[in-house]
Amino acid sequence: MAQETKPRTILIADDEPDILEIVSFNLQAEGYEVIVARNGNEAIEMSKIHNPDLIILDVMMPGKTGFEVCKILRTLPAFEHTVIIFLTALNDDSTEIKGLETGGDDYITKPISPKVLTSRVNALFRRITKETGSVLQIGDLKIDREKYIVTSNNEEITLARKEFELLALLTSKPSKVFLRNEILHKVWGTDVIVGDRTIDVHIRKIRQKLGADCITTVKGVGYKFQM
Amino acid sequence: MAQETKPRTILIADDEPDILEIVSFNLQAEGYEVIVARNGNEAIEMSKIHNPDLIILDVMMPGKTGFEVCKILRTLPAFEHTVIIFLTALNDDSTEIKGLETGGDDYITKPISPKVLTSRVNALFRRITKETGSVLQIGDLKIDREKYIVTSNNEEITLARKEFELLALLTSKPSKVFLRNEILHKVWGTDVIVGDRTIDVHIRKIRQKLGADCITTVKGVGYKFQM
DNA sequence: TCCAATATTAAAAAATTGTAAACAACCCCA
DNA sequence: TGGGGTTGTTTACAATTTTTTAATATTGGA
Repeated sequence: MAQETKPRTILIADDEPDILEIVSFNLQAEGYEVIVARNGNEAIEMSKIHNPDLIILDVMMPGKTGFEVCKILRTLPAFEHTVIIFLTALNDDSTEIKGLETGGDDYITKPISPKVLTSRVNALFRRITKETGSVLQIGDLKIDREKYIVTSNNEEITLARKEFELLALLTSKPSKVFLRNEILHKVWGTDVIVGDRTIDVHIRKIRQKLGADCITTVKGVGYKFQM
Repeated sequence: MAQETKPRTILIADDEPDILEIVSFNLQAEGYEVIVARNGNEAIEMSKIHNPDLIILDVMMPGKTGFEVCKILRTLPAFEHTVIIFLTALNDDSTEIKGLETGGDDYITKPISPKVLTSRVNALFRRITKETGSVLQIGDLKIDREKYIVTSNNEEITLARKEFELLALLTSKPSKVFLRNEILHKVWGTDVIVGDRTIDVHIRKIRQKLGADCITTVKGVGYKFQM
């Protein structure tokens, strides 16, 4: 898993201890923080306490079924957007459809392969991050590609398009030296022809706006970004 | 499916005509616009032309496999966020894991139930539009997509269709910058060709009606909505 | 030290957007 | 059927910003 600020928290609810154990083990190995519940009511309780990013619900559980838990959680604003995966031995289409329509994001039938479950969890998180929009953060600098905003110490810095693209490229791999050629290709495109000094001028503008020492010149090679 | 500005477009690529037909039929019945491709290369081609919201790829196809198509598409910025579902007769874990890790959002094994596929498609769309209902509220602005009504401070504002659709698009992800191209595709459609100033004129009208500072221009890129 | 590579600067060139006005297409209604 | 209004689009131009060029100064390493 890509290393972020906080590990994602996953709640898994199932009444079979074996499943709980093997799934927790695999998800933890993947870097997630795992919380377990043994029945429907406990699942709701633990969700409220721990506010997990993803919930895996066995459908057949004592107390409340996974579907019921899902329905209840979805009425609460805090869990309106939480990812929910159903887990079940019931392998028939109509149940699966019901699960997905109840508000589930995925429906996996037992016997489960822990690796597959993990992959599906990863895929769902990948999707969420894409929707949320990823902000690149380096030191006190934030670069939001989707909103086209750069902030330094929470102060917004206005960059023109080429400036933004250039900065986004350099910051995409901090400390990496980008060759002038590489920069030309990725920011200007392969077909555009501009003079050599053009890059310098843009670098200069970024330095003016962000402070001079964030971009280092590597003479004869290119530029790199460093905080 | 709730009737919004434009129906969602789905591309399905498979070399078996039967599958193409049955899946298209069911997805169309659900209100989606469906485009078909018969092999990997055609899938890429059609994707570039039609810019679908979701792509269903058979894994085993002549020309390029679904995995290869996915990999290629994911390198293009336009398809970085597009939802991709794999469809395959290969029912083994390692292939499924590979599919999900290649950048797929879901992996469904044949024989498929059209209803299940539809449910999974719906579930994925539900996930990517985290909109709570047909009424969107941002600040003191309310946008009712079903009734085509916009109110600001409880005063109704009359917008023409295109104006409304444009505003609905921009407000669907507040602060996100929508590229001019993206706006053209989603509001005017892929086949319509209109001049460059058309968007500006509509933006201007919305600004006149809502107040000038709700839509920000990002020069060289596009527009974004902000309260 | 010398020289090629880079920095700086100002000004020219290019690109992008805002605006007003005009026009065609459409709809509604008497 | 024929106004009167609305809507969507285009055109032309002004205003503005961005990007590039070109000319000159400065730098850092062989």
